[in-house]
Amino acid sequence: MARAATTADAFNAVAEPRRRQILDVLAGGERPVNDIVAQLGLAQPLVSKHLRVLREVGLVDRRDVGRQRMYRLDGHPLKPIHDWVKGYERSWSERFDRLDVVLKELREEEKEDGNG
Amino acid sequence: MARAATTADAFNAVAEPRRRQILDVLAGGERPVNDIVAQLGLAQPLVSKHLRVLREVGLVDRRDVGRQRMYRLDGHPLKPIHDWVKGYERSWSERFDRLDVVLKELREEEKEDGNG
DNA sequence: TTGACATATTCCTATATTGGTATATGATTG
DNA sequence: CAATCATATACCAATATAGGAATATGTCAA
Repeated sequence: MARAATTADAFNAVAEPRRRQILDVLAGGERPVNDIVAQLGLAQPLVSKHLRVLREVGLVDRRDVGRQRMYRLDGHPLKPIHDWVKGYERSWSERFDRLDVVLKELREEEKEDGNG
Repeated sequence: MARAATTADAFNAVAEPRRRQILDVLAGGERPVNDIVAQLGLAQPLVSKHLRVLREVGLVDRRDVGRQRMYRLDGHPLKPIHDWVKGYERSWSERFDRLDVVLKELREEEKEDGNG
């Protein structure tokens, strides 16, 4: 078997840095393809291909305006990524590290209360 | 060019669902390879290969204990994913939708104060 | 209708992948 | 040392990718 398709889900679609850049541009509002091409300095067919992937996973919507194609962000497919990764926050956050310490202290206080 | 290597960064490493499952298991604490094999029901070589990828991006650490290899989670490489995706929270969160409404109302109140 | 503009698609190459099977490496036990 | 357990690696197949170049499609303007 090969690697999962880039269009399999948002995890795979977003693993490509250029596609994240495109979403970052669209976060500023609806944009035609050529705006993205200009902002990222990529070849136009490349941008169109990346947009196709993003569209297939539902991360962007399209709207025709004259001969332009306006793309706009839809972040909903990112939620599963957020939800999954959020569960690991404690493993890098100092805030959570400190929380652990606090919790440990609380547990130890409880123990002392019970025993002494 | 082909797709970026799975070992290129955490984004790519974590795009594979099995690797996320492995991390989920390790979130419960340090585990030897065979525990993961048993929990996920995958072939052992497959698990070893996935662990190698996770180790190359720094998502797991290793420790030898007799003939066992204990793997433990290190979530730090997940932080860039969290940071990036967090910027899009407003695009799916109802909470943020409501916040927008509130902010808009506030702006309008301000306007009225200024004009009236 | 012709030309120009905006975007999408096709064809190509090089590459790396996942999963399977078989085997290698390394540690422990008897 | 031999057998066994735990894990890693090598090899194979099928597959899909990103990017480049050329071209197709579709829309507007004169």
